[in-house]
Amino acid sequence: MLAEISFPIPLRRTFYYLLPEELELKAAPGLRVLAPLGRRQAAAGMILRVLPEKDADLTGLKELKSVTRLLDEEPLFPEGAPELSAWMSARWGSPQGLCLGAFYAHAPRELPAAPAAAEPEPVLPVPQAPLMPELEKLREALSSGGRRACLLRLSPFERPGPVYAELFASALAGGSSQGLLVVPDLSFIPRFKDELEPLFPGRVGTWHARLTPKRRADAWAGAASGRFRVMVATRTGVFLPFRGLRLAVLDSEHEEVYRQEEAEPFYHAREVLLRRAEAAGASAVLASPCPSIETWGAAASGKLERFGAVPRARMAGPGPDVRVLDLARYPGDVLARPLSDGIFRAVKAGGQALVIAARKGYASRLFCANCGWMPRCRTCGPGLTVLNPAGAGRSLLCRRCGRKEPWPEVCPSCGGKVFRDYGAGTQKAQEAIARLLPGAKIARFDGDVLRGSLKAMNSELDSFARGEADVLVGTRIALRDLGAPRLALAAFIDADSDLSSADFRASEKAYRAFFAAWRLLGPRGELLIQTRETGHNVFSRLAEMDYPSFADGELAARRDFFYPPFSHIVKVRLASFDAGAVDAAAADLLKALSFLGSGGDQGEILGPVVPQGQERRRFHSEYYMIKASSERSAAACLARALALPRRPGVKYFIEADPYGFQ
DNA sequence: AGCACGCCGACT
DNA sequence: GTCGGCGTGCTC
Repeated sequence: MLAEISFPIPLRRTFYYLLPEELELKAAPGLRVLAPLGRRQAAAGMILRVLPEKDADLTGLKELKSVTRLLDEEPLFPEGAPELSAWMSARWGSPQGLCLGAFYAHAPRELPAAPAAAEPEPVLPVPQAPLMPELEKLREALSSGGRRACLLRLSPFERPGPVYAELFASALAGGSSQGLLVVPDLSFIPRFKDELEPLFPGRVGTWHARLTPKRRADAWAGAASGRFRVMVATRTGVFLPFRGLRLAVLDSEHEEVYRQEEAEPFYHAREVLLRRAEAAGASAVLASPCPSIETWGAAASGKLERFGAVPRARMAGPGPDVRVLDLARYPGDVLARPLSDGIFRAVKAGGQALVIAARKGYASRLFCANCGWMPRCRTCGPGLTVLNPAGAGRSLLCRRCGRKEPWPEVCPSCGGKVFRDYGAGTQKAQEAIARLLPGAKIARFDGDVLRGSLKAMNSELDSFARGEADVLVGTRIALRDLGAPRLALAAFIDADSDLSSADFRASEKAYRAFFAAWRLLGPRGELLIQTRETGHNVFSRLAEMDYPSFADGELAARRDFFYPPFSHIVKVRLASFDAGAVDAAAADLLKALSFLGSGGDQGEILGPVVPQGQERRRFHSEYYMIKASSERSAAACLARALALPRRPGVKYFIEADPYGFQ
């Protein structure tokens, strides 16, 4: 007998190995094995299937090696890692081995031979908290035994933690079943853990990428053995092993951090969670006060049951004053006059202000004040982020590739020595506010703080939550329930960089951000938005702050323009110094996709799109957007694009369901 | 991804 | 004369 084995290496292929007689009966799909691979004498892989020799295509094979030994007796993932990884691979295009690797990368090589004996169940307190009637219905649905897939639209004024605690308590009551709560980033974990802890004393585990090796091993093993009843985790938690998963909850399901597109394997934690819950026979709950339009659409079409809709009247109550400031009337200032006045007044009156910039860092672009020349990254092209413009270490940074460039002392184009920047980041905003309010305490929360030391991050957040800081400057990730005791004003410094982008999700994201700020302010206070696009449709609907009707409108627009969830997108970008080679590669692509539009495979291809400002550059880059009518057609397009014979000198960037647009 | 082979620069 | 840089090629 042979075993077809997948290894966690970036190769789109599997390998056949001979099964020694003593392993023939034990070998089964989903079990890990040790086998020689290339020059490695023992690589860990996973069996995808066991098959007789006659069923395998062994043409051109020089040597058939043997499996050394099995690493598991039982599959780590009873719901079937081979099937889940095959689906992931087809859906987002990463090699199946890497998708499988996401599941068992953290597994210890040797698992305890016999699973640890189940510990006695603590008696769960009977849930007592009164829930809104809609939530009560969801709780009943989850405890009724069947598998459900739901959208939970949380009331904007309800704290999610206690709600999730009730759902887990009901769904996991009695047996030894397990739950998973996935949150956007690690700063959310402690609070949710504290809220679940009373219901499952000592049996709430946490999981995120920055656990120390020992804690990581403990958390992984605790999930696998059932010692932890609930795991609170960041997005990689969707790959944790469970012995009896019963309920998986995705908090803030609209968050884009759930999309992994920087490194392989590519995936979207929301979709993996849904698929995995389905395979495991577990219920899934996607929760958000303002769900993604994809999820909203899934609920509208009946793929998800919808719970927790808040009557519109409840939403239309008194809210903060909303003012849209036309930046065209206040050129050159980071803070337009009405905004700086507002912040000044709010803080002088003892209130706190939350200021949202479009990006982290100092500024997004630097240009020569005389001729407009702009430094660019030598490898990537687009403008460079400004770092420490006043300090000794002033320099420029490419956000895409991380390359640092020196500060230009003299403009190479006109010889000018004066440079200006635009696109205010958090640091520049912080500086402007410090000038406005000398002596005020200003905290900062953005991606850099989140990725920096945990201690520093917590001190920034705490200082605002305790009321010590007067102002918090951040990116959109600061739009969360920070517990600001005296919040009187929220402001967006530059709403345009979102609205003017080519991203079809732009207005959804902008509206959600305004909504989040409005929600944080509560019934009083001021919401100020600086923009040059005062005519944009998100502003016309801002006054009502009615997310359901906004989402219905967006969904209708997505239908009209054939965007997700009504289509599935595959983006193919071709880049080369040789324009002819790009043309040839594009012709290959269009030929490979000519099946679209015939039979059941409907779709359309947009492009070539040449990103703005690149028309005359030496390096040619263009992309095609393929919109397919079904997930199946999209997967076929993706597979054909990936299988394209590669032309020398041309770089291919192939993405399914991209979130990043330029 | 590993891991080894291979062919050019600064060291004992 | 060797150690070692990382380019390139292969993995049942």
